[in-house]
Amino acid sequence: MPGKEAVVPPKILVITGPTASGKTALAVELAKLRGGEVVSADSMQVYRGMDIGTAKPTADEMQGIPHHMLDVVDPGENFSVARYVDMAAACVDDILARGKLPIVAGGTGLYIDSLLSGRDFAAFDPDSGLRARLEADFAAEGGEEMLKKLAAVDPESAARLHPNDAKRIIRALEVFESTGMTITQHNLHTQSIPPRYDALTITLCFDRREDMWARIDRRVDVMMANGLADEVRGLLNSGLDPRCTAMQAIGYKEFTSALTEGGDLRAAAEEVKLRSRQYAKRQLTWFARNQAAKRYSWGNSPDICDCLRYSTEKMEEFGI
RNA sequence: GGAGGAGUUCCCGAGUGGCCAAAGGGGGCAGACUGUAAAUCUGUUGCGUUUCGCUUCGGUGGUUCGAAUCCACCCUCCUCCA
Repeated sequence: MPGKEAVVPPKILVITGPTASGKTALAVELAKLRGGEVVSADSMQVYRGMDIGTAKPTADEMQGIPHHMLDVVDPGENFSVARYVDMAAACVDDILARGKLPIVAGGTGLYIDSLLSGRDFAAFDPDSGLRARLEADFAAEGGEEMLKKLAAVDPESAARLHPNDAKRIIRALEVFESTGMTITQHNLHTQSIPPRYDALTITLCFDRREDMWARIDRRVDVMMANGLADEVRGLLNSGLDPRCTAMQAIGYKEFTSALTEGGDLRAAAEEVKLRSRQYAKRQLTWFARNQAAKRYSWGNSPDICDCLRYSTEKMEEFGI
């Protein structure tokens, strides 16, 4: 075809799935097989010092495969999708430049989609105080009123949002006030950006919901045995603000309450299991939207060899 | 043995003659999601031929035009007295 050639996005591999579905192990095995490096796509494993509760891969589990995007910020820091995409894209590009296969592995759907799409985020200055002001307004005036304000400048997004959806209403107003462009216009623009990567996505899941729950329960028990409570205690003792984003992570939130309000740890662990199951369901809802993803479902007797066979077959078809 | 109290839809829990298939919360199920995303938000949750019908509020009878709500007896649990 004559004229300007479209830039072909590089091919990469993505391994995703709900929490405790075996992403880490599969990613490492495939990396060993194909000479790959792992780029984590996990919103909580980025934090240093949060290891047990985030099920961050141990040196043992990594088996010598380089892992990126783990321990890249302190828990007290402000992290976001935008920062993730910047940093992770740099890792992926570097891996590609070295002629190896980038394997993006993780369960944070927004991070993965944003990384792959090359999505552009509206400018945002966290120190401007704008968000704090909008949050205060929201608290004072309520959702209906804020939604009216939004409707005046951006009727499309106002129509889409529910009055209780404080975070999105605030963000929409924030984008408009700080850039002069509505979030609807911004989204339209970002959708026109060609994808940054051409990904083969393998989504792990389970034939039966109960099997997934059982895996989650078992994992939480292991976290307990590995000293999750002590990890949380250490974080709190280091002076970390318990309200920071990192401490909203499942496991950390519940143990913070138990530790500071004198709840019992057994009950906290049960709470963690419950919250994890609910989180896993939300992940499944997100992943279900990706029609192109190849799904591998663990059956009655999970067999990593079978999963590897499936994965390598799909990779061959895809050309990586 | 005696005196009280309680049994409600998956769970907790309101309801004390009609407006009750039964508030509210939890859980489940489903969905959304573009700089906090392991966060946040929404819908739904007895059955069915679904602007209507059927079966539910420990059990069985009864009162009433009408009962989860009133009465009788029975069963179970709790507290107190013996």
